[in-house]
Amino acid sequence: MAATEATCAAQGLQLTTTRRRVLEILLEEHRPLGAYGILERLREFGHPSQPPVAYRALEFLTTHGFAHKIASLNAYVACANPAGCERPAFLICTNCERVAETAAVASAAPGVADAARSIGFAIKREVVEAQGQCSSCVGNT
Amino acid sequence: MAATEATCAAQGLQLTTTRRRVLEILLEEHRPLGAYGILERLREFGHPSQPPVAYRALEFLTTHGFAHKIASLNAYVACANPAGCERPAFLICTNCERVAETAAVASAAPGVADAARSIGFAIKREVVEAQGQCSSCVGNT
DNA sequence: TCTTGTTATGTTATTTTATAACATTGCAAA
DNA sequence: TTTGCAATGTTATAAAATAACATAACAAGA
Repeated sequence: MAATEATCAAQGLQLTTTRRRVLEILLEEHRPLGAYGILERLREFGHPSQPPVAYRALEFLTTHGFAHKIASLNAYVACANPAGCERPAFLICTNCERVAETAAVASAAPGVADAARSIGFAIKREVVEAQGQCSSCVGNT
Repeated sequence: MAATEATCAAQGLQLTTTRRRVLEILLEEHRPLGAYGILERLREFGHPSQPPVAYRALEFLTTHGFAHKIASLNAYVACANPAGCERPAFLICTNCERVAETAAVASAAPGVADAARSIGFAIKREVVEAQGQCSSCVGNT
């Protein structure tokens, strides 16, 4: 949160009440939250809670790297490293639904980078979402 | 298509009319198609076209690896290599929306595998979707 | 001061994606 | 031949996302 505030101050970004509240909600949860889950939480705090409210805040947060969308879950998580987030990748536990964020070292998985080069495809961004079981859940299911 | 038929025969899977038709539709398209786009095509051919019809066929096709879901697009493509598809990864052109399928060599992107090991996370499946520009579109946008 | 441009918000309605639930059919094995 | 199972047909609804338009808040320039 402090890192996010610092970045916003440094870059002249407006961390408004709703945006801050949504980020706080994501930080409090330890698992990805859907936009409508976020809306529910906003409602509890008396915030306006029509869908665009959440989606706008999420767009701001994800655009600037303070939060990420998990495409395979249609859900959102706070960034684990807002100060220096690059090439985020996710480890999604299919049992407890918790998500760990890590950083991919290379710009593309081996094989994928080669394939891209060979057909002249220019990679801009890569979605890497591993699904499996976290240490607490291995063997449970 | 032939490969899919062979696999179904070998494994006792029922490639029924609707399932076959949906796969044909995906094969004809050269880009990912949403479930409702598929439904529209089915309708043109006089097939029943309620949402569950498409979703059931897609579930069958994706479960057995004859088609894939592109999570970051909420859309579906036919598998490019139904005979021996492993660790599919996708190169998605954000300009023309075409998708190339390739195979990731390792089970995880470098860094991700290490991170998983270090926290005891057991990776089962990995979603790798690179976004960028294909050779025809590089420089166009 | 005004007024203009910009950014953020509030709100209604709608679109797009996906699934729940339940009745029915067709077929093969007991 | 009836029992079980897999697939289908259909209605309804849930869940996720966006379009569209009105309003507010505020800073920069005339």
